[in-house]
Amino acid sequence: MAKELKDLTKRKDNYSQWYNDLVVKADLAEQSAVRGCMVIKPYGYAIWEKMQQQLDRMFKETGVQNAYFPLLIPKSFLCREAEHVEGFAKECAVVTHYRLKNDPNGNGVIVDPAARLEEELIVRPTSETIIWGTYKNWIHSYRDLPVLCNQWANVMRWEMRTRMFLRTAEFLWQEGHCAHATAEESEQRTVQMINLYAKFARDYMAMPVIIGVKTANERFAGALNTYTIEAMMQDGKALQAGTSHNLGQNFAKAFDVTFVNKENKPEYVWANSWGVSTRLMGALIMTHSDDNGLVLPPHLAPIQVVIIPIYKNSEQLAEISAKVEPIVNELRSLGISVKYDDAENKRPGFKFADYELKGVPVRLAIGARDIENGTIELMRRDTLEKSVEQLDGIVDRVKGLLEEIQENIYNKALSYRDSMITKVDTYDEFKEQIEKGGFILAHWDGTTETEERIKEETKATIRCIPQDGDKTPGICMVTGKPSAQRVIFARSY
RNA sequence: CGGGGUGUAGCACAGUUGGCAGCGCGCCACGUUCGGGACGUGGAGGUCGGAAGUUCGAGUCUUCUCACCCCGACCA
Repeated sequence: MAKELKDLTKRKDNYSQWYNDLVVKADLAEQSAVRGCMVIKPYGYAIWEKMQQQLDRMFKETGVQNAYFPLLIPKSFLCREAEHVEGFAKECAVVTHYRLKNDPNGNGVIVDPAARLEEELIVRPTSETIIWGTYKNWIHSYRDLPVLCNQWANVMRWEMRTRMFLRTAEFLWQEGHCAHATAEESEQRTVQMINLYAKFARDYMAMPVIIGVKTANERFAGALNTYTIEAMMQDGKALQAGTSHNLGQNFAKAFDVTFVNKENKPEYVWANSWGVSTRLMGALIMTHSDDNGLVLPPHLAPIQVVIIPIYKNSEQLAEISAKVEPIVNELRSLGISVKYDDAENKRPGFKFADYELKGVPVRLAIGARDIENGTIELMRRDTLEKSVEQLDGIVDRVKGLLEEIQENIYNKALSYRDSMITKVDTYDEFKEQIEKGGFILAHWDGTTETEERIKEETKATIRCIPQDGDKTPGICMVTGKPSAQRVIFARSY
């Protein structure tokens, strides 16, 4: 590995390349031989699992249960909701046959033309259609409502251009699909879930986000309203990190899902759906990483503390291991995940660099010198500060430090994000500012035409109409027409 | 699908005017090391993306083709 590797992680002049190298070198994932797909390696998947656990717990606290629906969706299902099919048709993988056979010309196997499916099946790009096709059978009376389901699944969208974690042809995600008796209740749930995502981003990913509403142009295909959380990456580009859609009665109408209400009258069900994906992994990487590699928030780090022994021979190692064992046990009893890396085939310096690259929040190193003095060396990944600590009380010190790091990297990301927000009043100013990256707060007349024009001329899109903050009306920077409030523009992933 | 680029050892690359296939990292063995990515000695590893052509001779020249990467259009 050596220094070449470190140099690779420093190529921020080409951020895409830097990001790619980091993903690969930190052992998170690699490009797959399958077009547009990636292999998530054990270390990367461990982080995803931590995210899943926390999200799952938070979902269940709101009454949501997990379920699973089929991977394949009959083509006719997808077509039921007009806007929905229009939005996804361009990027669907389609199953047309169910059998292969030996090539009569002797070149391996070919698709058996006799095994053509009567109705093609679509590999799900999202599951609204198959789920609402199913909910029809589940819901008959107001007593059956609400139905609150989530599924952890893979989906496929045949994207023209892919990037590891941020946009892959196949990706892992969670999609929640709720059915409610009233519009109010469904709207409430939609908002509740976007707030839940924002809380998850803040408390676990240490990533500040802006909550807002998507414009008609950017909203989910088939939704009345889409809520979003938008994050700011270190290269000044925005990233949509999670969405929650109020689907109104669109899908209920398309799949004829009705219930009998308390007044004994039939009514269409009110729906919402919400999701976050492995894209969050990309967000995590691009929010915190520095020139030494990943920086993981302690609340999501698969290894929170790594302990590295420094020794010259096996007697010394045995002595160190004996000292370390109670510390490991004590940390683990507090629910802290610890790795004691006594592997003999790697030298300490290599291990130091390697765990930094992997973003482990706290490193402890202990050698003969420490044994003599009753000390241990402690390093925190976020600031790279080293200190020599007394062995007594090290467990409490580490426990406290993990929380401190979690808070510190959030604050760091927050002040960076805030430094990237600019208010702009004229279109000329806007064009100049957009080149520097970041979020721009500007007035917009609310029309799709103006939005499209700005996009065409500057490549910036409206990330959202922010929920919090300044609501002062003004005039559109492009057309001079009235604007209800400033909206957030950015170039995005 | 447009524009640009790259294909040579596991990885990253060099290869001049067409003339024996190379360096670094990694890997294997042994030894010395071990408090910030160790060093020495020895060793293994190749259909130069593929096909055709020019030539006494092609990694190098020509044509075709395939794959991947970057920048756009599409999107979470």
